[in-house]
Amino acid sequence: MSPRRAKAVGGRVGDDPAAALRAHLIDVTEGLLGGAPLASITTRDIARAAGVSDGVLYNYFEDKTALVLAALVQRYRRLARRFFASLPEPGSSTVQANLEGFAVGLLGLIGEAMPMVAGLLTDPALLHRLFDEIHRDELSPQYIQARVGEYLLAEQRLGRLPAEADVAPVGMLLMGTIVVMALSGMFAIPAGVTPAAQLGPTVATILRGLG
Amino acid sequence: MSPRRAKAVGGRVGDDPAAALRAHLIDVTEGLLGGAPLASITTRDIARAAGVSDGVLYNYFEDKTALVLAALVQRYRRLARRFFASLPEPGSSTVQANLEGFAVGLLGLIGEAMPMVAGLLTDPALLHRLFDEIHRDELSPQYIQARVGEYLLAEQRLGRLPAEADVAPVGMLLMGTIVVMALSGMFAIPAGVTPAAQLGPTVATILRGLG
Amino acid sequence: MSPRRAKAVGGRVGDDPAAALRAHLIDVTEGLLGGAPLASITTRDIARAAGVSDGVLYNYFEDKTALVLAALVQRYRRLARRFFASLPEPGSSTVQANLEGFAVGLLGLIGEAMPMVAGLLTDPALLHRLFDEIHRDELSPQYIQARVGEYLLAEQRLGRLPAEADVAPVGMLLMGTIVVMALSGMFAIPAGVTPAAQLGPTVATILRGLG
Amino acid sequence: MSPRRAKAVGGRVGDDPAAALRAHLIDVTEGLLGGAPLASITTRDIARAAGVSDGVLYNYFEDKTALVLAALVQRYRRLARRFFASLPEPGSSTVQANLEGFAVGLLGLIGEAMPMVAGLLTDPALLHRLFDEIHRDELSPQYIQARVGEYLLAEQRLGRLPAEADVAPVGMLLMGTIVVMALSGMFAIPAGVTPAAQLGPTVATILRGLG
DNA sequence: AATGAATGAGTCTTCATTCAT
DNA sequence: TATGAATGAAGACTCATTCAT
Repeated sequence: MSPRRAKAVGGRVGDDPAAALRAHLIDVTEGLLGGAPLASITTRDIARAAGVSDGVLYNYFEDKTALVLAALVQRYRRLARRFFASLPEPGSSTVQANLEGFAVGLLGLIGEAMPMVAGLLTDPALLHRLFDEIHRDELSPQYIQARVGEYLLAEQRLGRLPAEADVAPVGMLLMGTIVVMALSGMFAIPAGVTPAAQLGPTVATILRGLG
Repeated sequence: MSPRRAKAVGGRVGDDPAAALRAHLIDVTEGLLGGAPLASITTRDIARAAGVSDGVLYNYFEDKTALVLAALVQRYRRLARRFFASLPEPGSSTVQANLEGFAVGLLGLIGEAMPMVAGLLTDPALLHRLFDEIHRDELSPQYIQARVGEYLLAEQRLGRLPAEADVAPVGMLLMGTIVVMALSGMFAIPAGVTPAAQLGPTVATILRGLG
Repeated sequence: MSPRRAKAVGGRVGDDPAAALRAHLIDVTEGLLGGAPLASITTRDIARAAGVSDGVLYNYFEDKTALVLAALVQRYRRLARRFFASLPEPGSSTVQANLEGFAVGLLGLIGEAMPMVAGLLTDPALLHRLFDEIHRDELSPQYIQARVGEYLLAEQRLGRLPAEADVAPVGMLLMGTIVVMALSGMFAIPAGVTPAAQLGPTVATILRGLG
Repeated sequence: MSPRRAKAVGGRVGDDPAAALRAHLIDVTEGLLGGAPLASITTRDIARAAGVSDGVLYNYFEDKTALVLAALVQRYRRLARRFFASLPEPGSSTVQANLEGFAVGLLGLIGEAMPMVAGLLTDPALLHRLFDEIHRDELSPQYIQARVGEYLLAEQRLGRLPAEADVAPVGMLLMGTIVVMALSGMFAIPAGVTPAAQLGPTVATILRGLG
């Protein structure tokens, strides 16, 4: 009664096998995306890596683009969720340490999301669709920057930051610092100084800037 | 009878005609690179735009990659030179205004260099070669960051900045701010606030952070 | 428990359910054949339209070709039967009117059968099989042509046509006229004159030719 | 200075070699079109048959469709020209013989053009383009039918046909007869009588119909 | 017997690179 | 040395057919 199931998704009994293969394809694509630039990944590569025949892809996705998009979104969501799960609690530890923690988490997020997004610049249509998808939910980059602001306001309310401090630019300063570090990492720039080492003084400077 | 010279580079008598055609090809490629993503530019496009036959390219460059690389380097150098030419003089104006000027110049540089570099992430080998090339000379991003430091040290010497200020992180903070602005621009993110408008307060915060 | 019956043919209790599904598939295919060129109809289209799964087809037919063939034969038979049901009675009305009626009926038959057959020229093997099938019974085009002859002989016997008239070519003349009209219609040729309008004079000419 | 020439078109020195290969491709395609249904001819088949690599086609034609179209037009033109070259002179021989000659020529034209056109019904867009092309010039089917009328009027003027004869329907009658014969031939119908044998009586009937 | 997902050969098309002239 | 046509290896995608369930 039930049709054949793809060999590659033998396990996971009890689940919807169709959904399982769909998910498998996305997972595999996500994996490939981590290892090679999008443009160099062929539908065949994906099928091979998924242990599945060339055509299956089209049983689950409109297009190669649709599959890739799904994989990109999934990857971004995974990274963003990890980041949000590691955010500091206002009032805990010190503001400096928290911001550094913030920054470290962000570095993880950006450092991994950046290459993925950057490789997409080749394909503006896909890039646009990805952003539409990402901005739909609470994980967008804008939201991240906003969260830094929220955190600082909370600290302000707790009296750990001067009431008159202008909190607004910090999000961008922090984000910018991280992005630059991430880029440095990406381009394997033989930096004289490890990015992470610069983090402490930089955050300190920012904090001092707040008053 | 001397061998035929490509029609497209008739002029420039006295110069080495071979070098002239080589330069012409680079110029044309650089131009195309500004208008379309690298992946979508074919060798034929380049030849057409250069008013030259499909094959010449291979008389002057190992392959398409080598030509593109040359064009990218040239473009970067042009942008970087423009930036360095517009740097503020220590002691002139105010430090805040100078840093803002710095930032504006940097935004121009990054804003134009970024898409070019980003589109390259498709091709890690090429990217690597580009960086090798760029880092060889005095125009590298690292050097730019260093220049901010030099400028600030000069201002410190002139007494316009406190002697005990930690000048080191400013380069990265400034660079990061600019990069984030440039990225926002690239991704056409409908920012509530124009990047440029945020520049003043951000620089102010940084300066305050210096003490 | 008896094996499952395809959902799509739930009704028709008492009939052989297998035969019912077979017939259903043929009906559905016949319907699709009327709306789109054969080459653009996929087995999946057929299955979908029949409300049945992709694979059933192969339980009742050797392959796609066999199903399509069955559908084509059925369609032709339906058209031919309709045509034969509308034939004029010798002695009734006038010979001219009767031949025109003949022609109108034929135009209906050919006009609908032609596109179907023509689309088949893509697949000579199928075409051949179709003709084998059609010629097996009393509905073949030859037979149609013969019927015109029979009708005219009957009229001759009734004295409504001269005894010495050569009746033989009329079938072909009539058939040919109709076919040309049908083709003109198919190719949407912007004829100056409506085909139907030419029918009267043409038939008149033919009749005059009979003496 | 001149680029490589395709091996397949070695000869024809002095001609434009590019045009030669273009023509060669059309010729080859025309040939294939005669032997197999359009749908089953692949670009690779064409390339192989032309003794040329897979990609050349796209150096000379927008599309597979464009090449096929060119081949179809060429084939039709060739046939039509042959037909027009063999038309009878009014006043020569006898009217009956001339019409028979007309018919024989037409049979050649239709008999070869029909399969080609019919196979096109699969691809309405291509069919349309073909008709646009064909109707542009003096070789269209409409024109052919008109020529029969012209011929008969000329014979009327010469007094070899009664002045009161209604000449109009003859074009269609003749064309129709031929088309039916051609179709019979195409479908390899095991006719009891050879089509050609029926031609004489049929033409006689038509002529008698003229009075 | 029905299901419908998996299969994979085959299609058209692009484009960097070569090479006879 | 310039030319530009020829080359042919890929790539994305379709769809008739099979077959485990």
